[in-house]
Amino acid sequence: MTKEKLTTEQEQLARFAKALGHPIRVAILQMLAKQTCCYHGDMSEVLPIAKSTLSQHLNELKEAGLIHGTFTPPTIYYCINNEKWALAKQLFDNLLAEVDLSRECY
Amino acid sequence: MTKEKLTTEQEQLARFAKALGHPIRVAILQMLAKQTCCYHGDMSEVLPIAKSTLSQHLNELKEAGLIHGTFTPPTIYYCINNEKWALAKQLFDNLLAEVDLSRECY
DNA sequence: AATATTGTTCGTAATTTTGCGAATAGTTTT
DNA sequence: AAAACTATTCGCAAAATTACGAACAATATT
Repeated sequence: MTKEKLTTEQEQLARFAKALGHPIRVAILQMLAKQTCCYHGDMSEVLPIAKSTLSQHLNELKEAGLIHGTFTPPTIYYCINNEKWALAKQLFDNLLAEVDLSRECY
Repeated sequence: MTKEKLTTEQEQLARFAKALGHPIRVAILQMLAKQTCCYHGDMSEVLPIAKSTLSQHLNELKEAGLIHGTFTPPTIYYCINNEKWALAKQLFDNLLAEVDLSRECY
């Protein structure tokens, strides 16, 4: 009965995963990854949600650290946070590679 | 103003990410990945949550398709679903590799 | 100074998530 | 048949998520 505390890595990975856990946010990140449509307005025109809802999703991604916005009047230029993105990549890779897909299963 | 519909891939990736979006579920998957503690009871002893809550988290992972349970009386043997895991790996890899980390950002 | 543009915040509502203990269901053992 | 064991489901509550339109702030243009 050794109740183990969760590790910081597990918390961090879950935090990133949670941020990716909505199709709209996946779409946002894909647009930013392609470096197209980096302005709120551009995304607002493409994504099937209200502007205010988009702001909320962008904020989620900001809070998770995956993106940041730069104010270039009159618009805000959103960009992926390379440092955090690299960390996310590493954590996801670690987890996903941990499974030997050739093993037997019951 | 071309409101695009989200793709099935985006929905699927978000579904997987959402399932990974809780530290307890990350811990569960890591245990299953290592193929240790594959029984509910074993996990229950290690993880700092109630048994009933653990069942809920296992169910989330099952609903997302990432794991499945086999009844081997009197316990249930949980295992990662290799097929879905491979799909998740592919989708995450695709997204995470899409960013050129050496590019400039504003 | 008034107007237009951009994006966030506010107010509200419906739904989902997370958590626990108690009760339940299904097996096996006594 | 009764008792023991394992794991899920139920009932409940608190908190978080998702969504929208209206109102607001900040800046640029007329």
